Order: sequence, then C-alpha cells, then structure tokens
Amino acid sequence: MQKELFMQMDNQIAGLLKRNSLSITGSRKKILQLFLEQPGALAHGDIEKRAGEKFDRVTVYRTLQTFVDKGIIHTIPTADNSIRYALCKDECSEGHHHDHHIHFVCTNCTNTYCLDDVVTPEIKLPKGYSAGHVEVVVEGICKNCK
Amino acid sequence: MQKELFMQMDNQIAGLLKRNSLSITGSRKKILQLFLEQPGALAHGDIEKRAGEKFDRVTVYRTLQTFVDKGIIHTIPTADNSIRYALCKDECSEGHHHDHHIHFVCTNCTNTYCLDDVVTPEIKLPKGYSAGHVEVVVEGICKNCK
DNA sequence: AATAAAAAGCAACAATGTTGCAAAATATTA
DNA sequence: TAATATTTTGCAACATTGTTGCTTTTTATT
Repeated sequence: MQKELFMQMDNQIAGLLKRNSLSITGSRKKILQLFLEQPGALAHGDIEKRAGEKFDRVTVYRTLQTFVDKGIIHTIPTADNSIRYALCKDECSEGHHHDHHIHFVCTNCTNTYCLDDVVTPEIKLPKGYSAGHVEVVVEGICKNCK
Repeated sequence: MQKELFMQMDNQIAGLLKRNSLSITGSRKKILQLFLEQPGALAHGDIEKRAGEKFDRVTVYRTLQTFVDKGIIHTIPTADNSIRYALCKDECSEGHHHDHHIHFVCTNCTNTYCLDDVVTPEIKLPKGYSAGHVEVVVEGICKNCK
C-alpha cells in the first residue's frame, strides 16, 4: 500500500518529466518530489539540504534552470538575495509563465507560498511606461503561524 | 560657478549624513552622490563600478547596510539575485520605511525606478493570512526607452 | 592640539554560482 | 535486447559575492 503510493507519485513525476520531453533521471525525480511534497517555495540551498541523497551542487543548479526553462517551476524574487522556486500550475508552458498569482512570505516561519487564488492587481502606471509582468510579494503571518 | 554647484551638492550630502548622525566620510559622500545624480536604483556592483575612486568592497557593503539601517536607502527585491538599492523619500525614518510606492524594472535598459506616485494596492488575502509589507515590482518598458 | 570614537582597508575566509570536460546514465535504433 | 547516439552527471577548477576580525587611518569630541 505504502509502496503503491510511492509508485503513484513516481509515475506522476515521470509523467511530468515526459510531458516536458525531459529524460527521467534520479536528481530530477528527487527534486520534483521535494517540490510536490511540501506547500512552499524552495531556495537552492533548501534543496541541497533536503535531498537526502547528495547531488552535486552543479546538478541542482542545472536542474532548477531546466525546470524554469520548461515552465515547471517559476522564480520568486526576494529581498535577501536568495531566489526561491515554486511549482507552476498546469497553465504554464515552455517559455511562457502564467504566474498571475501573488506570493506570500511569512515573517515567522520564513516559508514562501504561492497564493494561487489571489491574482495580481492592475497597476496604473504613469504616462510613458508600459507594463509587462507584475510581481507582488506580501510579507506577513501565514495561516499556520497565526 | 561649477565649483559652487559641487559645493552645494556637497552640503546637501553632508546635511543628509548629519541629520542621520553619521560621520561624514569620503565613501559615504561618494556613494550618496551616486544615488543623487541618477534616477534609478543601484546594485552593489554598480556602485563599485561607478565610484571612480576605488573603495574597498567591504566598505561598500558596510556603507549600504548603514544607509539601509538609517532609512536613507531601501532595498528592491529582484529575480536575479542582485538586490538593488534606491534613495528613500524624506518620510522614511530609522528602522521604519514608508516605501509604499511600486518599483519598475525596464526590460530594455535594465534600470530600476521607484515610481513614487504609484502606491501599492490593497491585497485581499485568504482567511488566516495577515499582511504586513507589500512589495510590487512591475516589469516593462520605461519612459526613456519607449 | 590631544584624545576618544568611528570608519576604512586589509587579509583571510565562506558561500554561491559558472564552465569545460570525462564518465555515467538514459534514450533511441536496429 | 544489444549497440549506438544523446543527454546528464559529477568533478575540478575557477569566478563572483558576501562576511568577519583586526589594525590603521580618519573623523568627531574635549
């Protein structure tokens, strides 16, 4: 039973990789699993720490880059020089992220969450500026820490 | 005449430092001048490059940190692991930034601007989340590049 | 001008990110 | 399924970025 669940997860992950025409490798599976089994965003460092088996740092960098390129994960800007990554919803496709949700950073537990139900507001810009992507990061206390 | 203008600038800078009870030193004056004489935000690297006279890297790090602590400059999060800094308006005070404006990153010239007249919108969060600071970064084409 | 306080510079180090290349793993083809 | 082509990994070496302790220099205070 337990084993079956793992198998299922494994299939889910393999499928995701295949759909993005990526070969199925140990590190890619492990890193995707980390994203799937926890709600928040992960920084490069988190991944190295949590990935029980040790992968080369270079592999982690390259894997994250590949996932971003494929639209599997997206980056979240921070004010502390440590980019965080989070899974994209299915609407994302290669080279075209539809991450119109906002991001929430809990000042207590320091976790970063995608609030998929909260869409970024329209921003009215001064004359002469034209808007592309809008990124909103809210700091505060999350549901769990309240 | 030219010299007088420099003097004036110099006084302005010295005054700003004094008001924040910071001693007046060469590197602080030079770095402040860089911020004053250009509209956008600066990353640590920009400052090292533009500060004709060479300051020790450590001095630049410590100066920026001091300015942030005093509320003279504030940080702008980015998605490329290079924090940018911009001058605060006068309303900022030590340990208490009132930077409720949004930030604009031009994808063409890569400059970052504070749009002081555009205030951050209210964000309605899901139940359980409480909002503190809201950071909005808009990517697009700026006035000058249009 | 003498002294006290603060900042700068230096050296050494730690952490983070990048590149080229050989070995290993994965995918493809027959 | 075995042989081959392709891709990915791990390693080594390096570059960049950020940090800390300490001495010298500069600035402020008396």
